[in-house]
Amino acid sequence: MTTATLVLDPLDRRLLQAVQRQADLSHAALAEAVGTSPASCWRRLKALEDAGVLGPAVRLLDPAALGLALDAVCQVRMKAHDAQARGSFEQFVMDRDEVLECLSMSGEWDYQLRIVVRDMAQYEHFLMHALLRHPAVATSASHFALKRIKATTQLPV
Amino acid sequence: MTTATLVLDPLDRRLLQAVQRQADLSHAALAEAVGTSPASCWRRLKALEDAGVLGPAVRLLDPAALGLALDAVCQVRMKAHDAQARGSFEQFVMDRDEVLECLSMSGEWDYQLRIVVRDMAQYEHFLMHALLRHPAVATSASHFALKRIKATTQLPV
DNA sequence: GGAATATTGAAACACGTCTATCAACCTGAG
DNA sequence: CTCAGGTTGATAGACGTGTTTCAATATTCC
Repeated sequence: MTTATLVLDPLDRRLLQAVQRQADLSHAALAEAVGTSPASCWRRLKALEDAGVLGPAVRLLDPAALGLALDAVCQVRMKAHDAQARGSFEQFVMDRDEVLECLSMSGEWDYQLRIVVRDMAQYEHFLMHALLRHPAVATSASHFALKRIKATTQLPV
Repeated sequence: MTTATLVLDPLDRRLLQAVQRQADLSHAALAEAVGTSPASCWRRLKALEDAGVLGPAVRLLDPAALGLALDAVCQVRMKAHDAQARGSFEQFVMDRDEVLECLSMSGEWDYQLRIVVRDMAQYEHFLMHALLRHPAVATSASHFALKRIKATTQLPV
């Protein structure tokens, strides 16, 4: 698992920025946007794909338009930290669609989740009937977002 | 600002799930995936787009492949909470590419940021030379992700 | 400097795509 | 039942797309 440190042209960077912003451009449109020819553009994207830099193209949805109004951060402390408890909890997290992110954390909490649901009733249901019922979970603390200031998928490249 | 509660077919839901997973399918491929005709598929997507449900199609990158190894959560408390201080801080957050997410929070912290950088040196630089120098910021607390368990952009629809 | 290598832009083509139209069908209201 | 209103799948054609090949140019290394 050695990444040969992967050199990125300024042009590669512009390409990556462009596809991170808008993935449905044609090679011709991309080429014009970053200042090169469609052929070269295609070759570079293929190389980046082969290098494993490019992940899937996904369509983002507007949570507000779907009525998903509640954005919460939930910190979790585990009862035990053995491999089985962790594995079981992480599988739980993978299976629940309300959990968009889960980080295993340093510090006083074991995990930090970001959860998106319709309203507080749905959050309460998730918390009481799913999360806190998980056998590996000891306690949790919830914090609610008043406003989503920024939410981008664009990595700094 | 009334959303007419927007009814979603089971078929609409399958469509939304599909495009959230893979945005670069043709209408024909999508139609087959969700079990309908390309024409109907196109009409429904257009309707969803007009309803404002569909956001941009974006390409996800692999942070590890790019050497972006550090994922941090940073909580921020402000000196003041007037509109000008908040606006200035939120603009700062929008401008910094390392900050992928920023939520305005309830509770003891004013903001919670998720930050992605190359390494600890770069994080220290961001913290000391950017964030903590911002005139509206009083204090901050950083927590580091040991591991990214889950990170999806798929909303529960 | 000069040779070998890598990278570029332009052109070409086969293919699949988007979008519109149309008749058939289902669904409810009266 | 009957008749609109809305939704469906099939069809068709114009268009744009991805991908390859080729010569020319830039870059690297001795």
